[in-house]
Amino acid sequence: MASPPPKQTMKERILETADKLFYLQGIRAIGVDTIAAEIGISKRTLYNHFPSKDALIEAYLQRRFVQPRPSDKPPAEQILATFDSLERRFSAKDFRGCPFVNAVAELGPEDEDRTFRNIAIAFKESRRLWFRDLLRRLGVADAEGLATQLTLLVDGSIAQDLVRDDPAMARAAKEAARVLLANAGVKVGSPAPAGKKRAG
Amino acid sequence: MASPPPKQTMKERILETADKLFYLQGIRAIGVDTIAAEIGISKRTLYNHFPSKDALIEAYLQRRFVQPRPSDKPPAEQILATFDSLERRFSAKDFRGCPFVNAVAELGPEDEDRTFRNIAIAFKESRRLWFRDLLRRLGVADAEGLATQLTLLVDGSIAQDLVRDDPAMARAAKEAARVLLANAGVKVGSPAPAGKKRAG
DNA sequence: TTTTGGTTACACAGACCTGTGTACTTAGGC
DNA sequence: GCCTAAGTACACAGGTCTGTGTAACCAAAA
Repeated sequence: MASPPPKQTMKERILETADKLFYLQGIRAIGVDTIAAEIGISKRTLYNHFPSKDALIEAYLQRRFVQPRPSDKPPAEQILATFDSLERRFSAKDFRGCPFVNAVAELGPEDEDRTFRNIAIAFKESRRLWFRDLLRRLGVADAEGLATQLTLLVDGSIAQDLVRDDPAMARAAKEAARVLLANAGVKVGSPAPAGKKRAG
Repeated sequence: MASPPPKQTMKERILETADKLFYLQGIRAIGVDTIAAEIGISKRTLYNHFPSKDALIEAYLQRRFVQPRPSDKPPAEQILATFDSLERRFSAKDFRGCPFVNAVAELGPEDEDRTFRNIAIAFKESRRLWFRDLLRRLGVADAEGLATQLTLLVDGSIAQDLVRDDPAMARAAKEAARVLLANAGVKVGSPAPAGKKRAG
């Protein structure tokens, strides 16, 4: 009643399934047979839509490259909300780190033409620029530098959560971000609940 | 003249070579044949020293698990020197990220008994405790929390450098660490040279 | 000299991988 | 009814991987 019949194209079905399996299980760990079997199509069909596994991997990474939607909230709130969003994702049981970092870790040395790595770089840079522009709107002097530092907190908490599986890493990153923002002259509310840390 | 004859045991030779190849090329990308060939021994000999590739991987990770040596320098300097050391490692062309994070990214889903991941967790925690104890000596109130935040900066800069190959990530992390330390009441010198950033 | 322990050369099993070739089926548009 | 496009079933080539089995070799110790 709500949505029109999906009419999802075959290519999109393949990509969606490849995304799930590549991300959760690892790119090298998943063969094209597995992807085809999961959808219930023949391997031949998959290869009719993607000329090689590498092409599929590239499409997978491109698909993961989504820009944050513009928001009306004040910039400082947007920045801090990033870490709340991270904490939510960390708490989901299907979180397995940053797909771009994982891809570089898995495939880096044999990605000789840097196809995958360039996508990863573009993604990291786009997030840095997103931070930077928000910081500029806040009148921060060294918006470039602070933006870089914020991305370190984001990626640091992701790496730590990947290993430790502890969503509190996102909260720790948020606290640190608050300090860095305040130090740059941004007015920012204090940590929400008055309770101690180590709630979980 | 200086060193006595190495008499390096065969097991150690295997481990050393496995370390180099696993780290630089990736664990899944390197087969036991490749390791044996690199040393110039037969695959049989390798399997006489390690019952399986998994055992070799585990020994590789254990070997990477080294504690920082105790130092006489003041705690704050030790903490900041961590990032200088990182910057040096980033600048070496054979730096390929954190071996523990990479191992979890590569092998996480099939490491069902968590052998590899537990080593990674132990390593991350040991570094966090190292930070924490230094912070306690500095009289920092929330040494636990700040130590966690510092590990985020370390791992964040490692992940960013892995992707971007930009040693400046270590300097950015150091700047952020300085702000966090100052905010916790630690007296800390200002950034060394008076120049602007973006030196490279 | 004989024994012993580590090593070598080499084949092989069994599994998995990417990618292709081919002939068959099925559904829609004309 | 007929044609086309998409998908299917299935085999297979050629490569990789882990791990084992076996017989020969070699050096040092007894």
